[in-house]
Amino acid sequence: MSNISQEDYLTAIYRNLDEAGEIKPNILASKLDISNAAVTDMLRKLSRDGFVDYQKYKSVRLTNEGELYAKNMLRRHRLWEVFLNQTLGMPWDKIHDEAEKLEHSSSDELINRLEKFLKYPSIDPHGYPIPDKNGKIKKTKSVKAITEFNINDHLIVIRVNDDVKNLISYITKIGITLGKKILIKDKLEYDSSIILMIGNKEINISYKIASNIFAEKIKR
Amino acid sequence: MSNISQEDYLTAIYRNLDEAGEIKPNILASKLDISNAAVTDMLRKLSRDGFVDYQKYKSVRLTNEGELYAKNMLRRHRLWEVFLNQTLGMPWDKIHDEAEKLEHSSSDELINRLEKFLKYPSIDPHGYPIPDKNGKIKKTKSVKAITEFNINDHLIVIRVNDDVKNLISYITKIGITLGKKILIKDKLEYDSSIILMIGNKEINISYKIASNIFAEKIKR
DNA sequence: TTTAATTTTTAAGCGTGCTTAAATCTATGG
DNA sequence: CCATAGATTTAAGCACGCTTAAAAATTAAA
Ligand SMILES: [Mn+2]
Ligand SMILES: [Mn+2]
Ligand SMILES: [Mn+2]
Ligand SMILES: [Mn+2]
Repeated sequence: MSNISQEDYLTAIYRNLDEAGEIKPNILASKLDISNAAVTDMLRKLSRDGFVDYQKYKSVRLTNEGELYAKNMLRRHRLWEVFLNQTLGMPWDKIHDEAEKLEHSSSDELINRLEKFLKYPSIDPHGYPIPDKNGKIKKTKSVKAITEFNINDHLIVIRVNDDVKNLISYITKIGITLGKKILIKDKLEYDSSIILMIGNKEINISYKIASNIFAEKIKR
Repeated sequence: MSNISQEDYLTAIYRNLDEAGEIKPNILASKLDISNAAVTDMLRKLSRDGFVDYQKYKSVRLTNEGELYAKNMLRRHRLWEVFLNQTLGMPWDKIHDEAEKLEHSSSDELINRLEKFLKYPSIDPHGYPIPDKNGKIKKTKSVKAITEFNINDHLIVIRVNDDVKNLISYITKIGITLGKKILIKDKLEYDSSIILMIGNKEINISYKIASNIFAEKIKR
């Protein structure tokens, strides 16, 4: 394919499929931050090229080929993130944007060599699993957004959505990283925000932010 | 700038300036393998953006800004080549095409970190010098194309042009690498080709190829 | 079920980077 | 110095990926 935009569309589609494995052009447009009209346009091209199943006014699904392509893009993206963070020491809130470009500029051979050099990591620096060269993704711990836990639950942060502008910079500032232990102190009714104990600090985060931080319950 | 084509134009211009520091649109078109018309078009844009000095029907020169930009692109390109070859073990005849893409997808910060990781290499795997972050290029040994030496000269290969399609694959096949010692056995009049001793083999290479292999004379 | 709101598509337009064909300029050599 | 070959530019056109505005289809609400 060799096309930056198309590749980003496929990844965005894959990452935002609903429970039925579909996505509305609508959603896609807002995730990609472009107009609905542009999405319609591109969907016709992606359909023509066999990457999506698409009919006017209907939701979109990926074909097998489209899904494989999307997973390969995630593989490239996440391996680059590991490299940038682990090998080059670039901070975890800067690597996503960088990988967003590199993912389109690397052959499979390069990626396979990179994977070997990195010793076959299974997750990226934000906690997302890295597909293998056949598109297979290791089963991961079942995590839930921290909005779904209860008051007084002790949690350990397992994953953070890397796809939301400035989110990672923000949560870094309030002291959250992967593996951090936090406590749900309170859940406010009127705006659905959540009060967390992080270290010895109480911090109020919005529902929106909380829904992009994924964790696991721990004993204490 | 953030533009693949424009970046490749600047690099191509820089690499092919004549003794007067200029280049004809003509030459540029053939180096980039596109039409003269396309070059005219782009020169207007590069001029508008302050990267080249250009007037209709005249040769082109780089502005200071254009030259700096071009050298930064070479820096990116060559550091990636070192990484690909040295760190990932990718063969030296495959790294150029790969770097040709990566060079457009990496921030200065990434490149600076990469340079540090690679321990500040001074030449790339084809023998070209790597500009530092200020665009400064270390003086290199004065090399000449092997067409310029004489019969019975013993040479050591210092640099190979990485910009000629398939050249490196070819010379690899006949046993030439950086540091290889070769002997000029004969120079044929009628087609200007050159007969080399490489190891214990006699090999005839065309003038065209010979003019892209650079070497230094050695005692024996 | 009829209307209103929302989503989606169509239409027209724009910048980029390329093409080929035609026009025009420049350099050269007789 | 003038004809002509070669280099360069102009013109028209195309695919891409986006935009805004308008039209059409779908969905939700009353
Ligand atoms: Mn990411
Ligand atoms: Mn991307
Ligand atoms: Mn190269
Ligand atoms: Mn390039």
